[in-house]
Amino acid sequence: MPAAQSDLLQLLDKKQKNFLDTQSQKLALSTGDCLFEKGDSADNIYLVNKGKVTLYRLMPNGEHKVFKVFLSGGVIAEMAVFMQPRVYPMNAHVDQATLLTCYSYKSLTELFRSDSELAMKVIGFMSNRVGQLMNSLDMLTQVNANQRLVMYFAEIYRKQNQQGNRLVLPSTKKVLATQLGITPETLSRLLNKLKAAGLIQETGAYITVPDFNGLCREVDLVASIFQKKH
Amino acid sequence: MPAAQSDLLQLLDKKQKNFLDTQSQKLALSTGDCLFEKGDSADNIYLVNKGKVTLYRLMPNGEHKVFKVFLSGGVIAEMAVFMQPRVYPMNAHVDQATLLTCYSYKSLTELFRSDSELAMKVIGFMSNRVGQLMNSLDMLTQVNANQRLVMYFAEIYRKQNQQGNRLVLPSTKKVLATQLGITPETLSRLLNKLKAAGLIQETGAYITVPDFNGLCREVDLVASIFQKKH
DNA sequence: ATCAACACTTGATCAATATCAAGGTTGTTT
DNA sequence: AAACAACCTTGATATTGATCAAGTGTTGAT
Repeated sequence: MPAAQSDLLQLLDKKQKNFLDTQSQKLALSTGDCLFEKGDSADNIYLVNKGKVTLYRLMPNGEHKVFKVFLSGGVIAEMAVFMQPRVYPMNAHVDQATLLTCYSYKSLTELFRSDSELAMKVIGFMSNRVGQLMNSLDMLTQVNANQRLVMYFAEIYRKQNQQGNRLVLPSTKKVLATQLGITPETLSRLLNKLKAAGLIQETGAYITVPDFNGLCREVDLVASIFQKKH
Repeated sequence: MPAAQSDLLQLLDKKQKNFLDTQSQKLALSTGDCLFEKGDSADNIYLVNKGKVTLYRLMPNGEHKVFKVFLSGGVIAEMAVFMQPRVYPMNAHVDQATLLTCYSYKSLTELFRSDSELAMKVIGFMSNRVGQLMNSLDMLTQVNANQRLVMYFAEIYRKQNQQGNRLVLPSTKKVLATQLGITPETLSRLLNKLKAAGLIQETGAYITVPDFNGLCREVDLVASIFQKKH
């Protein structure tokens, strides 16, 4: 299958990428550093070369709600730099020693302005992103936690396409829970149900899924079976 | 305050708008007609001149889940025409005699390609839309039905800025409920609570809100007061 | 080595909302 | 007018997931 454009930088051809690289800067951060805060002027897009960056919102009660975790290859703030007002809408901090490439807003717009074909691609890319978000929106309202968990499994399984029906959770379960919009307790219980039903096995951060289709088919059944009350 | 760009067509200047209009077509539909279905090739953006268009998804169980209702002035499918594949992601049908202006994908891209300044504006517009959607996403997970209802009130109150603290529900309560992601029963009960608390009055489709700030402040209080149990 | 912090689990209970069932109201068709 | 269909409401109950509380590793720092 043709690699879907999963980030802005993949829209560029070789020459354009080179141009950007000449204008780019490297940035090294260490554990705990803050990359940017909500409200900061959004002057750069960041490509993660190595390490891990967490994008999150600060909730009124002071909690961090993780929006997304970027690992090597991830592109951060690809939308924020084009928003008006041009500020980051969330906070980003790094959890490990991390190496980033910074591409400036200026160099990007220069590129887009000079090449209308590219600009059209960007417009398409953003429309797609809107479509995805509308789907997510749908999911969060129409789909229960169990289903969301399985969909999450499917997603990262696709990404880290290893042999064996195994996948590895890229973050702690606490973080995973907030990404799924549930509490760690609920996540723990959901995993228990799936394990009890024999649909997955768990060893630390490793999850084995003997039969993905079966899993998808039976999620809801499992949920209901385990609570026969009256 | 400067009118926020709430739709794609507002990014155009006079000349560009005129150009588009020369390429446009009018379309008249009557109650019950289907404007497009999910999967149809997305060849047009539609401006509603008069009437009412409902955008919805067909759920696996056959139910309609209303995504949005467009009234006069609304712009439909402003994202879909730029997506890849270029198909409408939902269904649209009209509930009343409706008059539309159709702007073709072709004429829009022609315009964008010829004016890189406009293309940049479009990119900004779409980024903003992404930001809004991310906020909605947040809301739906962080905010309860009561709060969503009040936010909905605030939104349509702003839109139909009449004198008097009155607003009119633009659709049946059933449709409103699906837009809020709740059942009609729950909506009915929420309205009861707000009425009982004296925060709103209801007469048919008319809602009166004596004190909007008060309403916003007290939503959650109301919710909790009314269920003192033990 | 010990203590503190953190991740994870488990159980009990609670709150929000859905679901099911039954009426009432209204508007439309025959 | 009678019959019907939608919409809306109300009550009883069920389900989902959150919250609170307690306990078990595990890790990391003094």
